[in-house]
Amino acid sequence: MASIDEIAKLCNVSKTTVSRVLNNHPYVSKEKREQILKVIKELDYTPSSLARSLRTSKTHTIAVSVPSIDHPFFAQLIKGISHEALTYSYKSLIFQTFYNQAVELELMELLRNKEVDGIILGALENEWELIEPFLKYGPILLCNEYHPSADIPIIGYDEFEAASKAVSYLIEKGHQKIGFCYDHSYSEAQRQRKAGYRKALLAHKLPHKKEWLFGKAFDIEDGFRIFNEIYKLKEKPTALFTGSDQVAAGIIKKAVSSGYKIPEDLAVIGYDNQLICQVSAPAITTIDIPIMELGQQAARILIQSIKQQAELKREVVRLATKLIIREST
Amino acid sequence: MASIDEIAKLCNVSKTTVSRVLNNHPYVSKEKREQILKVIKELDYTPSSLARSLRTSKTHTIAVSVPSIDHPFFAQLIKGISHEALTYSYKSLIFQTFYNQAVELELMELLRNKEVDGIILGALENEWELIEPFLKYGPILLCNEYHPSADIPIIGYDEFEAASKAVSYLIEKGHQKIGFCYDHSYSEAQRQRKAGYRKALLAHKLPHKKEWLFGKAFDIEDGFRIFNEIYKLKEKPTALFTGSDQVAAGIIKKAVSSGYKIPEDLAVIGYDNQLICQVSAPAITTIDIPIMELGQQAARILIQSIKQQAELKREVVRLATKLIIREST
DNA sequence: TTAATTTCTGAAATCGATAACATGTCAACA
DNA sequence: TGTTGACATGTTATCGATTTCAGAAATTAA
Repeated sequence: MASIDEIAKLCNVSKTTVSRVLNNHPYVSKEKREQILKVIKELDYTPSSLARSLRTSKTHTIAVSVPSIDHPFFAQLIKGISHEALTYSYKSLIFQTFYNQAVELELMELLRNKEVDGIILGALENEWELIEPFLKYGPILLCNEYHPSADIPIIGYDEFEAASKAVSYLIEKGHQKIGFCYDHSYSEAQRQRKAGYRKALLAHKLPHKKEWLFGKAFDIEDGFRIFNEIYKLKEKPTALFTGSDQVAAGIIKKAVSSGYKIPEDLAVIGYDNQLICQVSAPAITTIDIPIMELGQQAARILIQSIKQQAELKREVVRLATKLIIREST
Repeated sequence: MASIDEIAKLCNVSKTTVSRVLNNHPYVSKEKREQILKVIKELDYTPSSLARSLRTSKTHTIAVSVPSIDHPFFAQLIKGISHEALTYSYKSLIFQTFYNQAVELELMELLRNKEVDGIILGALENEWELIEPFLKYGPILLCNEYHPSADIPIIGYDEFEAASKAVSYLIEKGHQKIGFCYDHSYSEAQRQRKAGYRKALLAHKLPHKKEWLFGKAFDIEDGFRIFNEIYKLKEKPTALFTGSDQVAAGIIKKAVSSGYKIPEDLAVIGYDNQLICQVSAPAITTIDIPIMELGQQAARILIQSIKQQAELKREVVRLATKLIIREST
């Protein structure tokens, strides 16, 4: 590859002048500018961004961490981020932590080492106290994660409102015995969701029984298991807010093959509005989360702060969710 | 961030010596080595990989291009690649082309500019002739794509065998009227698949009718449409090889709600063994593709060639697929 | 004891760019 | 006519590492 020196030599100018042309600085005579541009084009020269980054300590790259790309939610989140970043001519480096704390810290090193200009955390593996010191090396923000005190932007959606909206809808439909599925992460998100569920029940003075709470609800298999648990209950819920499309799909599949009629015998609401909602028979009522927008907002805020060299402050953005009504309720 | 000079100064040695320690060179006295290591640890110093890359023109990064991450197949492929790369301490830069040729060429520029050490193309947007010139800047390989003459490794699976296996199974089950769905890309993959379908039919002297070929088969909606087309046919196929789980799911969904019994009235085989096969009711018989292995092999071959600075030669790897039998056949 | 190696160390060049600073024109203006 | 400022260009330092080369010290061989 040609370097800036070669271009300079060929044009009989100093590399400073070439650099000026490259960066659209004023004070370069028309003739030289044109000649230099011509030679650049002829040699198909492109400046080394490695050298540039080293000198300017700007990389035009943001890093995004997710547990694993292999999950439709995160895949879409990344799509939103990358797409938005691209419109600002920023590259995005995708980092899968595979739920590994050490990998997340490696990512932080990239920031310290100026290999990326900023970081979007799509998940938080380590304690915030371990992440926080890296803030002095560049902007970090949380997307789809929450922390009660971290002094950075937090882009998410209103889990509380989403959950209470879903449960209220079930109540409107006449249900009085409503169950709830949750995973076992002690995340703020889970707490909010549960609080929303509670609030809706309380508002209508409905009971919430311990037996109607189902833990470890992640995937389809969990759905199978949970249906079996329900099946054995003496007093069964007539409706379920599952907090996951996959769990909902599993429950429905098993219920149907056990002779249940959905939604007559059991109404089920998912979460995320993933593809499988449409495939499931009956199709699943769910909460639609504006995932792409989530990613786009996060990317936009981060990149803007990078460009303006403005420090990021705490700022909690909550995008609106939507209840998508289908056949399972 | 501390730099190598600071470490050198603190230890009263030249940075050359520090560099030697960093790179495990011999000929550094025990005392100095230990002292330097101690100071490095105290300052929590890590060398700038930007500077390193600039000097050595090695980045320890491979780039992966896919059309969009937002597709379970590619998401898994990337997972396989990234995971394998990680075991070699290589980073992977994921590049979504969004089906855009220019973006793919930008990726090639990264190789020319020595921002990455090699490239895995998970899709091919441009003509090979446009890509080929970049081979002189570093190794490139094709994964899940095929080109009849490109002189690089091609990691894929045997589409021909997979298709003929699927169709043969339908024949074994007694079907004589078997349809086929395809998308409209004129890719080698599609050709192979169709050829496999044909071969199985011919081997059993079964007819293949034009009316049983259904084009533009990508997603669930296409499945809906295709079922409608089938429904209108005078002579209907009794089985379908769809070439896509999503299409299969769409067809099944529509068929069931139209009163069809699956597989009695219509047997359906998907392709990819995605999650939705299990959610669909009935669950979908499909072809399982070792996606993770595909990615792992690709990463391994690429990284090894980078490490050994060996040029890559044409080499067509075809991993085995598996027929997963479920309820839809 | 001298010559030849091996071990250890550092100065300076290099990778490819940008930034700071210096200098030289040339026109406008008092 | 001398001063000022806009324009145009180049020299040198710098980012943070590795590499080349050269020389000194210690060890071994003759």
